[in-house]
Amino acid sequence: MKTTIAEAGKHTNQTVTIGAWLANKRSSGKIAFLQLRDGTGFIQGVVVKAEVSEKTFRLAKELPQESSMYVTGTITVDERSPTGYELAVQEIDVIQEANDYPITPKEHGTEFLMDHRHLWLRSKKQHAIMKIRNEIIRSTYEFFNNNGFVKVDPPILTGSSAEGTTNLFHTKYFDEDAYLSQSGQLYMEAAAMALNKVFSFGPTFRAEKSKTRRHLIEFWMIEPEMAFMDHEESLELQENYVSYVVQSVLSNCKLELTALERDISVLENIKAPFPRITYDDAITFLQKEGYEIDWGEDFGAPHETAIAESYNKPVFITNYPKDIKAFYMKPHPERDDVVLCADLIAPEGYGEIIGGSQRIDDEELLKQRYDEHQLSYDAYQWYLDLRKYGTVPHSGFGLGLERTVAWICGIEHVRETIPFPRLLNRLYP
RNA sequence: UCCACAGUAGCUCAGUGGUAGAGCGCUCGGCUGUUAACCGAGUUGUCGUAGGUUCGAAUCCUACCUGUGGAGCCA
Repeated sequence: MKTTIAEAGKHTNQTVTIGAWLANKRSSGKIAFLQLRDGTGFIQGVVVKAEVSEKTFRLAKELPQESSMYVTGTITVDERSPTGYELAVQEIDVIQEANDYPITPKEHGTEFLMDHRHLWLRSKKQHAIMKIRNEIIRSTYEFFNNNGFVKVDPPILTGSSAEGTTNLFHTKYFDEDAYLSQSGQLYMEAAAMALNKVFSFGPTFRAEKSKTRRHLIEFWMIEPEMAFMDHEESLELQENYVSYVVQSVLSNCKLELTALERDISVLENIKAPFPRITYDDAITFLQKEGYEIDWGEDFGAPHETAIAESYNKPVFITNYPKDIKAFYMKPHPERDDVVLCADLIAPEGYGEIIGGSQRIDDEELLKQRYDEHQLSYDAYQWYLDLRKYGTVPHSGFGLGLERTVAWICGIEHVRETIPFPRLLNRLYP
């Protein structure tokens, strides 16, 4: 019977056939241990010389790393196995003998591994990261579907930028200029006016010369937008959403978190509500800590880390100065110099994972912002229309998937959280 | 774009002015419970590129290329 390693536990003491690759092996004169992987998991195949044909034992001793095969054997329960099961091998049917696999079980540098990213994905740690990434995506869809959201897909090719500040990837749209999307937000606002609560999940492109552990040129964002929802309600939604995702990973990815040696107690604590600190208080706090920063300046990575280290949960920093935030954010009702917005900073120095705000819903104020930011009325007339025809209070936010994966997995650099990262100096593989 | 560091065997690195090295991988042999298995033998070089200093350069100097970490910007 054909099965997979993930299903092995349902077939104890049965003879099964598994299509697998040889991740590693160890052998002595009369016994061989095959570290087998099939993409669903890892299992050790035990080949005893006295119990198999001469040919099978010779294969077990000699097959090179990453050779592909069908292995037939009996699933046994064994305390010595990390997964609880082993495969007592009876027969090996080789599909291909793989010679000179570049990634050996020893150490490798980042450049070498990234050049071999197409093969690196097979390794245990990378496999675990991809499974957790998938669980974050899966639980995101589940959370928003359970809460009455409709998934809407904004365009990727756009005629103009949302915020005008960051560098966009330029391309051609037949004879016209076009740009790759850096945010679907403005379109999601239009969608919220049609469908009430909506969310998007798609790629985002930033032609920034950023070269840090938190930056990718191409990354994925989840962007919810909610009609009739104010800033405070949006914050509650955000903390409930992040908590839901973390708890889903804890429930469904135990083996993967173990493979990554993640400190689970830190994640177990991630439950709503999350602490909040205003921008004003954050500046005061940083100045007390000895940082040279004045009111009106944006935070750098060291500042964010210093604030995050004061908490063991993600922390919202709210009400930033108007001048350092996007044009569409609604001013604070009692203060004209700050806006109703919040960034969610992950613990352990992973930085900002969410940026969100209540949006301006007044047509005249938005026009004023267009003038201040020199935005084109031609290109953004449709966005003004949303305020002209039945405007409502609405809020939304964007969550960066890769930073969230990096934080939950506890890995240093976002480049390992996406299958094929696009980095400043890397477009291949 | 700026700052710092690095580039030596297939991989990870040592060598800092005087014969190019180690571990891993790979090849051969040994080993009945291995966990990056272990033990023995063998194998591996345009020292990033170009120029310069020197009797002599992997080593010192200059430029460039590539990479890494960070800054700015942001998710």
